[in-house]
Amino acid sequence: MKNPLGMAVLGLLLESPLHPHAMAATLRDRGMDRAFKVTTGSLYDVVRALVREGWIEARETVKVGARPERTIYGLTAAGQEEFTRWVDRLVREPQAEFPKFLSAVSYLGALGPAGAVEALRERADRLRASVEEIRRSHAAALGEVPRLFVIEAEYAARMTEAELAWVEEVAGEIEAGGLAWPEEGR
Amino acid sequence: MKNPLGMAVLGLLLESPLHPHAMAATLRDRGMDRAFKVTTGSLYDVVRALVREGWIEARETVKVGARPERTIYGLTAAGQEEFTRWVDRLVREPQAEFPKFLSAVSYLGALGPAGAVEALRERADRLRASVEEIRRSHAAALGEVPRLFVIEAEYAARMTEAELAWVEEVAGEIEAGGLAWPEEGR
DNA sequence: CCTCAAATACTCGGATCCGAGCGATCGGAG
DNA sequence: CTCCGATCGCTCGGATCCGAGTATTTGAGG
Repeated sequence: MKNPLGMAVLGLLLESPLHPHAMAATLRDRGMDRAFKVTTGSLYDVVRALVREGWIEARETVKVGARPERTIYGLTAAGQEEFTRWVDRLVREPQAEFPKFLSAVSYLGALGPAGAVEALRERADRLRASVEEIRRSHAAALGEVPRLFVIEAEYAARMTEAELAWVEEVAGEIEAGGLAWPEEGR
Repeated sequence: MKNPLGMAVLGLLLESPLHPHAMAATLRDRGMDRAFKVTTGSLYDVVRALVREGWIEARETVKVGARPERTIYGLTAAGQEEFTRWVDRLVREPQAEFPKFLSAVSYLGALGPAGAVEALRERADRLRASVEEIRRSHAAALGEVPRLFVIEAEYAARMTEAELAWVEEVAGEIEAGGLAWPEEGR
């Protein structure tokens, strides 16, 4: 069980038992799908895995009309503990991650000076838009819930801004000739 | 073909044809395994996928001693084009990514004020170490190759520093009571 | 009252990921 | 010359991921 979506599920069930579809719906409508990749397929796999580990359990299966049955899952005691341990571990220990942009930057040379500047500038535009979007929805959310519950937006905004600053700086440096372009692509 | 490792392979083959094991070795020894997740299993899958797409092709299979055959792959013309397009796209278009820390921060509340501060401080320590490590190896590399070829380390360092700053700031705010802890975990 | 888009709720199978092996061979210590 | 650990080079299969598809139901608009 590595998938953080599992953590999200535990977190939700802490409040009240739910069936998978409701989990997805809640997650999305709280905007948590910006922090967790929630796809239906994975969700059902994750739920099955959580059951296997004994962290959640089926509470009842209801049938409303002629729709497929809904199986409602609730947290076990072990699941509650696991949730806290999980959050704690992910906060404490930085994981080696491999953002795609990091990979791309490793081969920035391939674009040539002009191409690199152009691509970087376009990224910068998109990042700017993205920061604004984050700020906007964060501000909106602050009307509804305590700041602690939407603190991740502040983190996302900060990180995006940091990237934006770096991208603009490098684009500038290339244009100014401050970042030399060797002949041979490595 | 989504895996950035595919891009790394194309990038390597731009220099000279190689067999998979040599690709992994080269990648690791240039320290590119900090930007690409290189695991043997995936590598062979990725190579197969690149062949399927017609971006690389088997050039020859050599047998040295009684060891397993080595199949040497080289870039096709299509592969060269694809490489540039790939880098360009990843630079231009920010991808929605889901760093584990972002997920964890979404549930920071679960740790309680004291627990959160403690965990954040530990993360801060590790991040500091990580920045130093990046800087150190970047400085070392600068003796060997042009700056453009190790620019990704500058990006990594900046992003790690940004995270570090945020983590310390939030820990400080919690301690100072500037970030309220509602009763009920959401 | 009818239609059609949206929401409800999940399944399925192909694609991908990736660590644990496996069977060599090489290099150096004794 | 012989043993052993490191390196070479790859395969395999289980786990996971996830989008597309399925089948129903509700609700708003005409």
